[in-house]
Amino acid sequence: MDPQASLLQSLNAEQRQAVSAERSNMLIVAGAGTGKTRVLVSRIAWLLGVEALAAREVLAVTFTNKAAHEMLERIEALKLNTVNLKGLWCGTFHSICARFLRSYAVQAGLDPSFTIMDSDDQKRFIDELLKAEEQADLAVAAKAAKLTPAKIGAIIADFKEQGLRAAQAAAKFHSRLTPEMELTLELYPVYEQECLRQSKVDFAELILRTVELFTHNAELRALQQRRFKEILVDEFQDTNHLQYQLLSLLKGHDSHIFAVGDDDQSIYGWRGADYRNLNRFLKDFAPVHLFKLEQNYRSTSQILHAANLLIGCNHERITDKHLQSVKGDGERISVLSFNKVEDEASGIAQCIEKLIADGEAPSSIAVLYRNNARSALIEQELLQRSIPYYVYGGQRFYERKEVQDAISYLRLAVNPSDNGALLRIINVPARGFGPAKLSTLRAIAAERGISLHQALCQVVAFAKEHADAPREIKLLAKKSAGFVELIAALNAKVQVGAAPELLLTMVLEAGLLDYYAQVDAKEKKDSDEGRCANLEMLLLNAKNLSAREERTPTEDADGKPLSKIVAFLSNAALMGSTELTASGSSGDDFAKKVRLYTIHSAKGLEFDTVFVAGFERGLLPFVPFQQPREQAQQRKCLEEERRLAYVAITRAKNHLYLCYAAYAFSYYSGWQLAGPSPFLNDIVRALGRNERATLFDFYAAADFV
DNA sequence: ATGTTCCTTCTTTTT
DNA sequence: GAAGGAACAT
Repeated sequence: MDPQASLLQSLNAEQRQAVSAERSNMLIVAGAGTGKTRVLVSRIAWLLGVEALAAREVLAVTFTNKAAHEMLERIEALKLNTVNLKGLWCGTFHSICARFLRSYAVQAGLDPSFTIMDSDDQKRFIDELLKAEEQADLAVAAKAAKLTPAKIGAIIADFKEQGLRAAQAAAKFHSRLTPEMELTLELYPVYEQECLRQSKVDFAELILRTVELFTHNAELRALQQRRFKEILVDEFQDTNHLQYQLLSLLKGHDSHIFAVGDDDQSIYGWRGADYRNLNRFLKDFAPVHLFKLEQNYRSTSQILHAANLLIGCNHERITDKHLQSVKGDGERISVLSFNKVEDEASGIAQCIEKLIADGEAPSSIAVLYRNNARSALIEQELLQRSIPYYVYGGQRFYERKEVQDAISYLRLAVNPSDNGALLRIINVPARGFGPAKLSTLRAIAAERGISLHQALCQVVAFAKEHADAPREIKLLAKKSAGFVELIAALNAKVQVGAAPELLLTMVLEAGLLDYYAQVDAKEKKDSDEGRCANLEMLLLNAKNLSAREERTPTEDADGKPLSKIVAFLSNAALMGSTELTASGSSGDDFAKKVRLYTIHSAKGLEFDTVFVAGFERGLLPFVPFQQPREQAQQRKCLEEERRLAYVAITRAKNHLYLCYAAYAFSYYSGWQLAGPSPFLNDIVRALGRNERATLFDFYAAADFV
């Protein structure tokens, strides 16, 4: 069969049109479960196979690493044997921008070995800034205003995502600055300056700096515009202004954007995402060919009907869709009411136990919840019944202390001016380098205007040459000599392009593993659960990534391969997820595990059976405590929460359970009356009277278990 | 320099 | 109720 026909044969008419459309700007409005990813993947295959584009002329942007991985895997699985996939760029906005900035660091005004800060690093970084003497007043004021480093970081990220540097933010908001913004603005310039000094880049900066680079550097902009003939964007409704701007910059005269999205699934408004970008796109990039996918392959008609009724209550929808299920009615939706949240957890676990006993595959069962806290009780109940489970994003693997420590060594080796990395590990394992020595070191660094690492090196060198050095200096040198040597040895390996697993091994053997073995012993963790196990996992992960790089090396924008260690560190910072590259999720255990996800992180996934835990008043929609909002904003939030509920419901293929507790407990306000989510009422109200009994089965806990 | 105990502070979602 | 911080003891 010719490639053209084989690509199209498994698609329906509307999908086929989108995949085989002639090249132009396109917007695919793809409702939940309509085969959005399939269309994206097939379109890429079409571009490569039929339109004969080279892989390097295609750019695919996704919203999560998970989605990027899946897309690459599915393209590979199509076995386009005539096509070489090397050079195809597929990744998140952040990872793609990181690549641009590595290639054009100099033009972007960055150190090419910059390190990427995740939100946690950013928090520490700000904390550190506030400790400096010059910032003492600000630190006091911030504390008085209950403005934490985390909040400052969030506000800065907010500014950056609106494309605003410190001066611009001050100018734009001058009349409507909240006290928090005002304080943040005082620190923002210092923050920017210190990031540059330490060669650190936060998440938002990755995108902002790339946008600035291509805005001001016409030559580089033209180069990219010529390179990427087709730019495909997944989850377009989740783009923010800055990302939209980036796309505008990357699109050239002869290239096109293929955007896929669904305004009804926009759930990242709180992060600056604006689904109205769908409309903007239609205007700004006209002429745009509009396609709609309305055949839902995923859910039974009952489930889809409920979802449609719910989303129908939103007034600010911008596309009208009529999703139709290709499946039959299926079972009714079960609404499970429990007395307390604990009962809900055990009820869900019992129900899952029964399903598995009846032969359902554990991996086709998912429990979804609004906030991570809700997973703890359910985990406990599953554990009690020895039902294996997999929590996505509980404690993120790369955020674990021991993992971050190990990575900090590598970061320091690559970028010695990374003070945050140094502070993290200077005394891990314990070297007798406590707060007192640290403040001496800080003073030396500040006085000479150098990084902490440089200061440390100078101290060690000085003590070596001057036997009569002050006692304080000698002591400092003595305690840190080993550390300085280790970093130097690592750095030497980095220079010759050593593999990350080699560097990690050096770090572990230099004492980190022993140290954490002791910690494990003290915490009485068995070898399976402990921190050492995580470090081994990290090592394994590094090996896997290396092997992968061997097969398909990551290239920078000029087509030069990226150093493995840099690729590894970028990956570590950008992969907030527990998804341990491919390895952690592809083991055969994985197939036997029930899935636990927040609703946000379950977007794009589907499961045979879905339990929505906490489909509850106060939680969904989430009612923030004590935060008066303007009415317009409040409605906006409500509609986003409704979309969130819609996303949760539309994850289910065949069986849907909506669960709630009558009472919720918080240590803050005690027992609170909860009860069913108003969204349940939305659906019920919208139903015809004779439909009510056919769509739902209502169970009180007692009947049910 | 490290270990202990008491105190305060918390609520959402993530690259 | 847990986690992180500050004050205090070893």
